[in-house]
Amino acid sequence: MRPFDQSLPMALLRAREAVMRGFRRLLRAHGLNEQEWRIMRALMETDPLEIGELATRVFILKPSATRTVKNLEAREIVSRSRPRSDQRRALIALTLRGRDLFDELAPHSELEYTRISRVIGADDMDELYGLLGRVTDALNGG
Amino acid sequence: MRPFDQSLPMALLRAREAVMRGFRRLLRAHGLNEQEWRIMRALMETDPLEIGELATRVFILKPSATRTVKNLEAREIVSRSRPRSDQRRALIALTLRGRDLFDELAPHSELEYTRISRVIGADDMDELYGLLGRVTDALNGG
DNA sequence: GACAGCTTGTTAACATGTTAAATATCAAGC
DNA sequence: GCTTGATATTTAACATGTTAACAAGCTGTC
Repeated sequence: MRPFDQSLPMALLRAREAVMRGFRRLLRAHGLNEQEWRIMRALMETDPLEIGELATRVFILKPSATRTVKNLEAREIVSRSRPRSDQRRALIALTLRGRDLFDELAPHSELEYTRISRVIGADDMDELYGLLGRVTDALNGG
Repeated sequence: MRPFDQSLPMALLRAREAVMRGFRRLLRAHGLNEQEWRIMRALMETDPLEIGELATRVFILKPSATRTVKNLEAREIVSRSRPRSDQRRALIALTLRGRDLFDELAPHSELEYTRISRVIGADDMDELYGLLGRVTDALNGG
């Protein structure tokens, strides 16, 4: 049987941890975890967003999204509203405070990204993106 | 700021989920989760193994390893012993039952692996392994 | 051989992931 | 307009990850 080091899931997990280490340190310094930052980024791109759609985009299950959004709400980083047209839905948006926090963190995040690109090398970085995209699409029946 | 689809941690996470989907279905059919299977594989390679060394190899933190090993022990898939020379240590080994379960699952796992290789293509598969290894090593200060 | 400090593993407390069931609203058909 | 079924979200219960503290055994030094 294939030895451990040649297990694709393990290789992906280790690579992700290696990449995340710097980011996590950065986020924690600003009182955020990984999921909260993903949600903030998604909302920065499109805002407001239904919580279900938000969960899909940030690749978190809906119950986790509910819980994480509740935490962000308590810290007044996001706000929630129910549209009149459909009272089942929950629309999430960044507050002003949330946007400020994003603006504060974003440059640090970009810097860390640049550092990673330098360490890995631009060619491998591009190659890796391409490969991951192709592999994911292929496996998801693309 | 970089859009979501170009976030390396997200790309790695999605790729891993895509790869794992088939495996998880397979493992669950045999009553195992991902971590339990990783532990069994590691023990199949080297057996017995101290629980700390085991945790390192399968990329699980020690408290989780303690818990997972306890579960495997309860199902008599692994056994535990304390060497006389150092009573702090806990040596974990597969039981006969554990080896049987492994032998039952391994061919299915290999088959799934073959399926994935076919879907992805051998070239991309090799390329991906190489890249992930290089990236991980580079980021971990290699 | 007693003490201090190190190592190994566990426990405890809390955070997050996951699954199933519950709640609330909407929409369609009668 | 009532009922049935579908949809969106939440809650609940449990599994796993994570951090810090704890317990027990070892090791070297005096």
